[in-house]
Amino acid sequence: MATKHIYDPGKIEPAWQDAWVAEGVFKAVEAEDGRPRFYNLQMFPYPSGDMHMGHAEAFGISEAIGLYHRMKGENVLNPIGWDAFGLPAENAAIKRGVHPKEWTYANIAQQRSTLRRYGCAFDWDRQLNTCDPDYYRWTQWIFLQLFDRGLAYRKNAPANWCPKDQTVLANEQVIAGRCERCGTLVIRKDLTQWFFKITDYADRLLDDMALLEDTWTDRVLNQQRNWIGRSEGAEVTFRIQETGDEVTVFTTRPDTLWGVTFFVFAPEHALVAGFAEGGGVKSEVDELLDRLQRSPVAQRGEEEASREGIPLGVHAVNPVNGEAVPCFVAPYVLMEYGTGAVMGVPAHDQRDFEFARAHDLPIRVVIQPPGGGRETGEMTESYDHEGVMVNSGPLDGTPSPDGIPAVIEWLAERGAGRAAVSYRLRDWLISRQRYWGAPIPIIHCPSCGEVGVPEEDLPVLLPEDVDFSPQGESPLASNEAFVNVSCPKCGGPAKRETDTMDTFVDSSWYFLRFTGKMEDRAFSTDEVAKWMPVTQYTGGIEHAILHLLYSRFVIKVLYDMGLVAFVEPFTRLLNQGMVINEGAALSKSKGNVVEPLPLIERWGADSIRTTMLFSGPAEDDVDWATVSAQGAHKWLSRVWRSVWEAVETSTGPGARAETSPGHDVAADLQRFVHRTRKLVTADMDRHRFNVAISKLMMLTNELVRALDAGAGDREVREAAETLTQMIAPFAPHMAEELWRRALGNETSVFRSTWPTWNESLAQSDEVVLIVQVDGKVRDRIAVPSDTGEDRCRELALESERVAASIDGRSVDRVIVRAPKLVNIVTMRSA
RNA sequence: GCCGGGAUGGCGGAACUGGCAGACGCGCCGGACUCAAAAUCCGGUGCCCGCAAGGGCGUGGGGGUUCGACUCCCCCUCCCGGCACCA
Repeated sequence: MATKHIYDPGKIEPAWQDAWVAEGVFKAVEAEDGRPRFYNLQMFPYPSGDMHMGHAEAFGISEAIGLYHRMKGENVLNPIGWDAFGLPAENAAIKRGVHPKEWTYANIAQQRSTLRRYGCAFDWDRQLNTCDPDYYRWTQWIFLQLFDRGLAYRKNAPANWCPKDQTVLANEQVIAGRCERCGTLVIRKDLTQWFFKITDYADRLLDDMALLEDTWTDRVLNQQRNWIGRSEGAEVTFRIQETGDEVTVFTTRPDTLWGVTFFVFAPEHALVAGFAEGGGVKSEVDELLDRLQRSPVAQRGEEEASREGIPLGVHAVNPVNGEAVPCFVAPYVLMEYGTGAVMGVPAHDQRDFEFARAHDLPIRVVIQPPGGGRETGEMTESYDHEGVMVNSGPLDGTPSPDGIPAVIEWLAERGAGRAAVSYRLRDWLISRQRYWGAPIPIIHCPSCGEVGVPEEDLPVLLPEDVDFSPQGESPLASNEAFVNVSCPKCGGPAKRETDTMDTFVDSSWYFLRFTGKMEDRAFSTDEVAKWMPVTQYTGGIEHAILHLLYSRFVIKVLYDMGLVAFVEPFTRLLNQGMVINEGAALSKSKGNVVEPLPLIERWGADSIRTTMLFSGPAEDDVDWATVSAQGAHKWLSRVWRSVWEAVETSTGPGARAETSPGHDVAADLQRFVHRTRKLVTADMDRHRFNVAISKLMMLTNELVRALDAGAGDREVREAAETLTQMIAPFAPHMAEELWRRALGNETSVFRSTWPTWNESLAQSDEVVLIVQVDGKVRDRIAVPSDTGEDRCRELALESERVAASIDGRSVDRVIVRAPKLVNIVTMRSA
């Protein structure tokens, strides 16, 4: 009996992992073979150590999707690679005294081995690694394509600077104004940096989200929308009375233009220095600028929150009414947004209101709230909403929403303004003063300027012999052999760019290269056309605005170049939840870290995968403290025993067991099997793996029950086969072992066809008729599933329980939804 | 403040297009096996009243639509996420 087959995942799992590779079971097929293609991608891991629980969750999900589609007869591309450049490698290298390269490759080897032990169905031949010259050569090529199109440029800009680590930090590395590594207050420092002009694509990034509306979550789309931060309004040009300079402001409320009573410049605005000098306030303004420069980013917010301001002694002339209003410089106006100058409308903007109060400036109401008048003297806050325009010359009486286009038209006719759009999104700062990244392929020539490295000279190899300890400038600058070159254009002496690229550049195109590795190109246009866009992308929500926005941008650039034929790289997106423990993120300091490898060794990869997927919806966090690997293991052991037992009891034409008259156990089992096939398939399509598993648990229970009742023969075997195939996306090793060893198939379960169902068998032949009285369930009657309306009504009214419940009241009406429900409405409730 | 998403037993979560709320599992309780434990197996388990049969209540709160609402509409509370002197 079954006891002779011991379920030992530690034995069967590694054996099948080897067999799958040897048999090439999970290799994608390049040639057309009639099967639809399915590009199943999981955000490639960063090799900062061994595989962690987050990977176990994310890969568990993408594996289930990929394996399911493979069994559905699709040609699945399921690749793996390594996002291998980046700061953690440098930090570890500095800390341990090993080279970043050595540390990175060791981690890759470890992570690969653990992922393999997890049984991942990768096409291992397509592995790529972003720190290989073979790869970053093409990252550099992508940079050059953007450079050639004016989309990569260099400018001086303020950056986050950690005074202790002597390095710039990406925005995402600044937590509450402090360096995420050492906790030092970050300051702003002006540096010349390379940027990608993502702002040119802001509208397309926004508009093309319409294509993703049904396949990406609202959460991610909302995050991207907020990040891009498009706002519509107008640009209005004011003239400085004393100097004749023209200054443009951006406003979303041109309808409030008649309410302007002052004008404010950001401290860094180009015109401020000159006005300050002329107005005799140079020292005050210099002091303010200096203070802001030196303020840590966290404290600058406080300076900005103040309502301090310095009058410049000049006046701005309002184009709509010719009024000259005083100009100020104040830290509450930011140089980074809009034009770095704003018109002050204290009656209708809270910040302007507070500034006017602090500097004793007039407040003029020009929008009347719907409720009626408002006396200036009583105002304790501004009115920032819609209303009717007043004190606004020709537009008096106009509802303010209509006033906006009217004012814009008025301004445009007089050349004093136009409709304009402003974005929160800034250009993507891609240069890093760090060692472990792809060198930016630019040569600085004294006579030719910035010259791209010719394509045939790529890659610009990252030299290995470099002192990469933090010293405030790019480590590559210290390597003279690297720096000094001759200009590719004029041949004169020139110097290489020493910054490296942000790792998000590496990951913005890797999915293209997975489709087919090319020696002489970044990617094969043919293979990309076959596989892209990615059918299903799985990854963490933390990349909602970083990686996912950058990739969308790069693809649009490649589309414009005619290299790809689609505008969105990822058709469907699934953001899996995090793995937490006792409500908190796994962290060493909290002491709640869980490691996957020991768990895999204890319970088996199949049990860990099943645990992850059964815990709840894929998008939700998994709290390891509330799930049970043992529970999953218990179920799988039950599957194991029941399938073996089914095989051993169904070899001959067994007797069909009858437990009670009219209940044929074998026939019931067959119906259950077909119903399960139908329901589980629907759950798989919806990615409701927890629900799919629960239904497979029920099938297991039915099978065990049928075996206990002595049902033999074909139905039992059919149930065992169905169970084996349908657990395959979650427990691939057990499925393979049972499919081949127990059920005796010669080829992989992953080459078998996902079970289909007979619709009439999937329907129950008997249903429970619910009988309600006034909406409350009073009886349940088993009826044949083809029972008609009249019969249902008849049965319901015959019920004794129903009669007791009606209790003599007269029946108002009877609602029948045959064969499932009858609701008897009595006069009382009507 | 603006935008997006949520709230169902002790816990994770089910419930198709408005039709049996709590599937499945965890935990817990009881039992079997065992010298004992682990493992395994069987039974019970929303809350309240009741020996029971049975009854009442119940999907964050309040209203509404409907024969019927976890599901649809309005208002509110709380939680999570994004953006935020963004002009």
